[in-house]
Amino acid sequence: MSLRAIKPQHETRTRILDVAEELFMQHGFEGASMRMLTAKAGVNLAAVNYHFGSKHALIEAVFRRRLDPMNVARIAALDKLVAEAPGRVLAAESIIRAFIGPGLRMIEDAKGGGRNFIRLLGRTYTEPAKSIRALIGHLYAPAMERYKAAFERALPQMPREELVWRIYFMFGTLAYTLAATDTVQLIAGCKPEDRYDARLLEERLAAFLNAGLNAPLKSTIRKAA
Amino acid sequence: MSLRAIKPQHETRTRILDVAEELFMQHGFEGASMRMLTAKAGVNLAAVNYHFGSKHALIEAVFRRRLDPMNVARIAALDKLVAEAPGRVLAAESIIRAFIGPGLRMIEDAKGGGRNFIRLLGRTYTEPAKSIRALIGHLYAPAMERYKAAFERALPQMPREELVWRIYFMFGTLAYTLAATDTVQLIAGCKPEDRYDARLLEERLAAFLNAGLNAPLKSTIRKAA
DNA sequence: CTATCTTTCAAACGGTCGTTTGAATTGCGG
DNA sequence: CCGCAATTCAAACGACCGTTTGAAAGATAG
Repeated sequence: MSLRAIKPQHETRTRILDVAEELFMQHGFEGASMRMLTAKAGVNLAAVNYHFGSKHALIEAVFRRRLDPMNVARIAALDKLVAEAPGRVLAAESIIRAFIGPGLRMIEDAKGGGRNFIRLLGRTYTEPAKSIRALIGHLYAPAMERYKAAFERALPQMPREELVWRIYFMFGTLAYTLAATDTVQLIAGCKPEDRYDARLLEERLAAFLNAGLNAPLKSTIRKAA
Repeated sequence: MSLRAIKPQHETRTRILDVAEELFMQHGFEGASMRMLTAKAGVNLAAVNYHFGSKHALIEAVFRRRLDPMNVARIAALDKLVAEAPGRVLAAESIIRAFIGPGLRMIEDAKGGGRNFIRLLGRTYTEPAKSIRALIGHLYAPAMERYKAAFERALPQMPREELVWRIYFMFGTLAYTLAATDTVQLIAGCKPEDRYDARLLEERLAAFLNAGLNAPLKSTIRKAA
């Protein structure tokens, strides 16, 4: 009884969430209509409002479903680093890899909607609607705090303000890289499947970001900070 | 007669373009309706279709007005670098500064819509609508070609594929930095006006990007490329 | 002033949007 | 099998969308 009940429990909810993250990624939040969405999911038009309350609540649910576990994984990765080297100062590159790892691993999940979600997420950092940006910021905040503190401990000699900017730059590079679909082909003819080799992409990203984070401080920056 | 005629020539067109880039930035292309737009511009609802033909054509006009001169400036900056050091190999950092300069200078133009446009542009790299991304790609292509070739000449020892990725990363960092409005405040309490000190921002960006571009090549990357 | 072309205007067009409603259907404990 | 709750359904709601229309107003040249 309890075993059977688990299977199709909230099957409609799940189908809506899966289709929503795909269509939001493809057409944006306004561009993907509820009729489009419910038709593709094979559910009634009213199902979204019944199960989630409103379109906006559906958007929030789409993010929570993936983002909460992802940030838990990020914090766990950081905790593991600390546990492995108790009392030692962490290498900045290790922290970078701990942060980008969960996102990159999700991009390899093409069967489930992981890849869809990651691309959706990258797009949403620059979403015009304030309420959505605020939601993302709120969901990210706990992990962000931890990583910011970790970077400060790893690079004690760097002025705080400069460090904040460089974390910001790293964040942007990651978001953009994950979000982009075809912009890279503007620069060079790159086989699309290359973009999904997460291991290779992690190497490239870690090398680039680590060098940027540790860039030498020019006098103008040192003075301003 | 000819002198007088110049003043209000296409004044309606210009007012529409100015309001459009502000509202597109604030609400996105779908979120900013023609009624919103024409009301704020103080023109009749039909004016957009009369002067531009359609909403999509207006979007295209908004981009062409700023992007064409901006990319001309980028190519001119590169030409100037070559002219100043004939036959010499350019430093990668000079090329970076030549590229990001025109964009950063535009962000200081708060009175005119320059700042609005730059933020709109940053958002549009991850715009869901394909036709708009294609337009941007098309407008960028000539400058992109030139800079890609310049980087290849400046870093002959780097594998082409790795270089393409790093250019891509730089592009993302720039786009995201310009587009973001309040994400940086997620990381740290940063006075908003700091973001608009273009000179200081150029120093920070150039240092970060140059270090990332010249990051040491790991064996895994060298093998893959 | 008249004739001609450009620009502005109010009004309406057909369509799609997110949401609501109340009845029909389903699943399940008693 | 019945009764009750959860879910699904077709239909409709009012609001807003981008675009079109044909008349009014303005500018320009003869």
